[in-house]
Amino acid sequence: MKEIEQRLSDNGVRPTAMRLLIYKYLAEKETATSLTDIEIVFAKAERTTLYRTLRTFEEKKIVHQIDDGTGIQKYALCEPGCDCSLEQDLHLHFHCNNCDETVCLTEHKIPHINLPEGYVTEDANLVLKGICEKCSGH
Amino acid sequence: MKEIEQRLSDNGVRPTAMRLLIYKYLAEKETATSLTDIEIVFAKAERTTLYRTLRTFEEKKIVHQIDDGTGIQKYALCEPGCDCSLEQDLHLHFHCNNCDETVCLTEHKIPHINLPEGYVTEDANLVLKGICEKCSGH
DNA sequence: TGACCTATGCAACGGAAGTGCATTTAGTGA
DNA sequence: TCACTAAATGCACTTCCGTTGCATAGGTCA
Repeated sequence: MKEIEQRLSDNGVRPTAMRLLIYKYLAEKETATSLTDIEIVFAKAERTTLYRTLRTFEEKKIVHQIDDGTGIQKYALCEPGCDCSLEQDLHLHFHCNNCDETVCLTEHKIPHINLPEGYVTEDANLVLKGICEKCSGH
Repeated sequence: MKEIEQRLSDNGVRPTAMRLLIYKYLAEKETATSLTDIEIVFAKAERTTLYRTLRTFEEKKIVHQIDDGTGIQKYALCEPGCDCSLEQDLHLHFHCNNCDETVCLTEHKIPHINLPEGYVTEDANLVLKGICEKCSGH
């Protein structure tokens, strides 16, 4: 818990009890997390608090937001030292059509694409959809 | 208008007046279209009708749905002969952060990615975000 | 013409994101 | 230690968009 406290402080986020718990939950989870997921786990807490916690984490680069095409915003912890706003740190995400979970594939960066003149790329999102390793049985 | 009628019939969609108008609108528009966009243009028509028309078009492969990360579903006409459910026909989309429009870059297919064993890819979505050619002034 | 199926219109629901404001909590300095 | 201040939390709403159920209109074919 001490390390988490440190991590939050380092990123300019006051380490409150709630925030530590949410961080811990995200750290233990292997898949991307929606607000609703967290809401269910921390049923006692206020929706808004959880919502704002995630937003704060995102602003302070502790988590990155994931758009996996389900229409529901998901979040996952950033790797230490990763700056998800930089093109070279953009990795792809995999959404399983079977278990409905989304995972970060941080090893797989989004390939650079050459666009016609005039287009300036600032950000990119690549989501692959299919069956994940757990569901395919490998 | 005759060609549109033919196009709809060929795809198993009854060419009603409403549908012809919507198709025409989509054909003349260069950017991806949301339900709300259409709703504004066809103010006299019912939201639900427009909604269901788009869904029908999508089912019958007349349009493809686009998830550009704005959280709002967009649609664009499929190229004739294109089957957007096939991996080789998947193209990328570009969303302009300035004018907020999304365009299909049908020339640019999504590169194939080799995933770890166990992952089975069925679908993919790649969205680049930045400034489009119109907004960048080139 | 009459039966039938499909398209359209109307009304309402539900999930998720987001906001305004009051209240509590936790740091800061005298 | 106490008071002050700012940030975090809790509560009540709102809005936006997608979606569905059911009644009605309209087109098609026997």
